[in-house]
Amino acid sequence: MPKTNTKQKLIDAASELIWRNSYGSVSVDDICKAADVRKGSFYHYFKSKVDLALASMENYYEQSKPFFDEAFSPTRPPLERFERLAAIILEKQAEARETYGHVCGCPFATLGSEMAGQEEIIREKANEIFGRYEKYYIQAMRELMDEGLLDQNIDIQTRANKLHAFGMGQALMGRIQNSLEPFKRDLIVGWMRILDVQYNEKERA
Amino acid sequence: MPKTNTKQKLIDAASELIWRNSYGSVSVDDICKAADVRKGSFYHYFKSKVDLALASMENYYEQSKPFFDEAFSPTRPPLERFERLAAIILEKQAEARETYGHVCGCPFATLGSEMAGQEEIIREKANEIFGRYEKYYIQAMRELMDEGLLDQNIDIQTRANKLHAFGMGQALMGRIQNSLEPFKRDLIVGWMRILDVQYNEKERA
DNA sequence: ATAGTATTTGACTGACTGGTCAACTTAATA
DNA sequence: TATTAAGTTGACCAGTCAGTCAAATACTAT
Repeated sequence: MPKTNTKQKLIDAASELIWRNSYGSVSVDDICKAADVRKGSFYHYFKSKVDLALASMENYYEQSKPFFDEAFSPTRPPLERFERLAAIILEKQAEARETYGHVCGCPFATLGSEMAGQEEIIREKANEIFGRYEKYYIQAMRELMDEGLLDQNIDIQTRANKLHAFGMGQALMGRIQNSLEPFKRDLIVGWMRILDVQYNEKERA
Repeated sequence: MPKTNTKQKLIDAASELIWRNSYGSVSVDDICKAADVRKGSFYHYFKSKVDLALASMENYYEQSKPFFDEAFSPTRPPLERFERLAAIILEKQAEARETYGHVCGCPFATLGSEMAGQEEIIREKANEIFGRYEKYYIQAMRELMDEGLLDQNIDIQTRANKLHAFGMGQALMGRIQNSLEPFKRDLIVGWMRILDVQYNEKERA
């Protein structure tokens, strides 16, 4: 039980600012100002700006986790889990657009891509978190196999990589097009095509 | 015919530095130093750092164009064009890793994603260039349809969006994983699955 | 109350930021 | 040779950068 919420205020402010803008364009002063915290306190809780960025990433993940857990609940048929996830992502992106004025995409992708060439530790963190998300896909695919809906001979990890890469690609396109379109029909339809399962919901695109 | 190559030296230096690192982490001074050009000359040719970034993007595109033209030559069967493009991309990424020490991904994706929230003009430029690349996919798909290899009822533009998003996703993963793996089998196999054509070359993944 | 610890503050550093500018050199033209 | 324009230079700006630190304050346990 923390005595104060200064640390969390800094993490929240940084998460927001970095997701909207970028790591490089947000200064420690900006973050402190947004969090209404003085510079000295920043360096009491974090040893560097990079250190705070790492904490922000973990914070993003923890905020997203309940939604993944709900979407991929064992009570839900595996294919529907992907549909549910796509719906949640669309909703979150729409919220961000409303709040921040533009579509923000995936924070791990944006930050990870920006910093990959300079801060190995951020690149690794993004990579590691991506691995956590892939576990959801893997579990769902296992169940699809058990139900005979998915070819038994495929390599599940490789297939999960593709599902994830496609999702990240759509998130990237959402940010760069400043549009929610990639999150609408494209995301779920693409996932189904990569999974290589029958998917006749509504139309084919 | 320009009298000097100062402008191009600046563009080349900026392209390299920004691709390896990021827009935010590269200063005008860094670029000038790398190009062996003084600051005043920089602002003789470019009205701002953003202006140079835009010129760099156009430069990236022009460098890539001959490779796309070759891969998507009408003399090549349409499906093979994708295979050829995947091979070229792998080769270029391997070169970059050798030269710069790490996998760099797609310059438009990295720069576009980083700056999307701050510099509308860079976001738009990335978006516009993406549109140019999609034309290659669209043309190839038209021919696939003519040859009866692709379902006639699909929306080609939507399908091209998905192909492109998947490619960008793999490029992003390459950068974040600092690995060439996403460019190897995953890229072409994923494209074929999204296209929804028969593709039995070697194994299924 | 007191001692000790955790937290907060804001002034400070020195390097660096993107950008400006007036003076200078070079090359082409008339 | 004189004129003009294009290109180049390096000093210079005001502001910002990430990070430091000693002192002040608040909290906790005795």
